[in-house]
Amino acid sequence: MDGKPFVSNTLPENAPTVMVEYSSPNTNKPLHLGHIRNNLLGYSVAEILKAAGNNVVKVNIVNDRGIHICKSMLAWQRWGNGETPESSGIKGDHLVGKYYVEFDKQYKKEIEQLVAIGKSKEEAEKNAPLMIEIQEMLRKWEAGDKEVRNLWEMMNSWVYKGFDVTYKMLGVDFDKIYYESNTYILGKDIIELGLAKGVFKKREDNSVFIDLTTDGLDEKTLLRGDGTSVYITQDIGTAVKRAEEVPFQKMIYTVGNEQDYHFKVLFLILNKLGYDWAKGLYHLSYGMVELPEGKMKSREGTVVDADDLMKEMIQTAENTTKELGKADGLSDVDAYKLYETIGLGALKYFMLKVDPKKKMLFNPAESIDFNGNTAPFIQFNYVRIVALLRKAKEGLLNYEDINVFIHNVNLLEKEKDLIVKLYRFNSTIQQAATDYNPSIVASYVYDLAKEYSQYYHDTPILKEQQKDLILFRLHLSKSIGEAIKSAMSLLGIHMPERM
RNA sequence: GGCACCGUAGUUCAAUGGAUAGAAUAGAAGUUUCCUAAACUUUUGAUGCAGGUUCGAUUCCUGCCGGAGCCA
Repeated sequence: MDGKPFVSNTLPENAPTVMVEYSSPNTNKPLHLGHIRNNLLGYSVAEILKAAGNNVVKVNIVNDRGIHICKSMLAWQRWGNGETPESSGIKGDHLVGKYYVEFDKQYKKEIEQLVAIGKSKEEAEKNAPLMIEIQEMLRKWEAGDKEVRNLWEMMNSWVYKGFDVTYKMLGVDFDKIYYESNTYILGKDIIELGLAKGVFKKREDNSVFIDLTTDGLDEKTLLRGDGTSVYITQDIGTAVKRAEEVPFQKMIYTVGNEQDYHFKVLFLILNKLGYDWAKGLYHLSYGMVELPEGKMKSREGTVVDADDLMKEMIQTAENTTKELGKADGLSDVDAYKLYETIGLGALKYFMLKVDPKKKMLFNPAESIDFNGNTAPFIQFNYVRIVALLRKAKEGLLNYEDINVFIHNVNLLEKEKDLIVKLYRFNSTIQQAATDYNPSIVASYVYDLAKEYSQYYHDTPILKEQQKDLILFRLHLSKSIGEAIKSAMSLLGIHMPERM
């Protein structure tokens, strides 16, 4: 089974172009559970949009500059003793993250000392030696200082190597990667344009703003009095640049709902500037992943690391598989591939079955389930179908051409239900695409697999006496297997051939 | 303080304004001489509170309580 008939590979002639931005990591620390949701969601929505007939361009914008990465750099310079990923055996992104944490620790120490000699907390935070130095380093970076730039490039290259490993394991990819070090200067010319158009206004202190009060929002500053840009300035510039590079009908920003306000403002501004593509901007706003004790906090060490979590999932899959004796006879390579398929499948399904808009809870103490409404359950039913078809082939049964044997078959109720469900495949994908919602696909495929599981349990297929019935049931099973594989691939989940 | 969001079985998730609010898990009880039992069957159990709109509200509106968020 290649699972292809259900999703067409060829796009229509004038397929709309949709840009999907997702991932968008910072280069000062490794990816965590929140990024996993973002990546899986963005990837899946992109795949669903493709399946629904769109020309999809996946993009990633890497936040590779600014005060945060300077912190890691300074800490490494001071306390690193030349440590590298190679010398330490630590994955590059984790190594840089380690120094980010180190900076924070030392910085806090300095603040405490200053407070102890009578400074106020604000004063201490502002005047701590490390804070002064870090700002100096950022200035040097912006001025293009050779030494700082070299250090920056070296440490970022470590991070990218690390990210590549994580992305590969997650199974996500991008058509185009943007770097903020290239885009952060963008947008200033658009501000001039907006001023000329009268969309933006200037204050007495020379700062530029837009009045959004008639739209129920506030005044938003776009350029500070000293001419430096704010965060939204570069987002405006980046959007314009992308529209020029890749004319799109839609652009999807996969970003957490904590930035709802930011995107409301951004889209409103771009519309007011009169760009016709601005109507196609959409914020795929997803809820936070929370732990039982609330938000993940790096200073409390409750951050669930992406690499660790994936490793644990694979380990759990291995343990369970071995307990059930299902790894017997597999080569080490095939066995590991199976654990990966099951473990990562469980993780992906767990994240994607929830409506993106809603926040979700992850409890590290209870490992992600492998029974019930889970990927392993769906995979298991797929594998049973594969086994059936394998045996049928060994018995030289030809169930491919349904016209040959369909005539004297009376359908069971369950079979009618299953056929109806199969016919809903395409409309389900369309629905998921218009809603940007992979959980619709997840519900569909679980429902189909569950229904099939009952059918399989209650109905003899190869053991059936009547030959036409055998052939029909094999054909139906094959179609369901294809639908399952197709739907799951839209969630980025692979199917094993046995388990 | 302003803006927007969330509240459904013990727990995690479902339900274009429509029939008896669905699953999973946990709990209880069963099923294997039979195509993979990572399965199947039975069973216990929920819409935060108070109003309103409607023939009909988990869904829409108002207030309250509770939770998390953004802005200043």
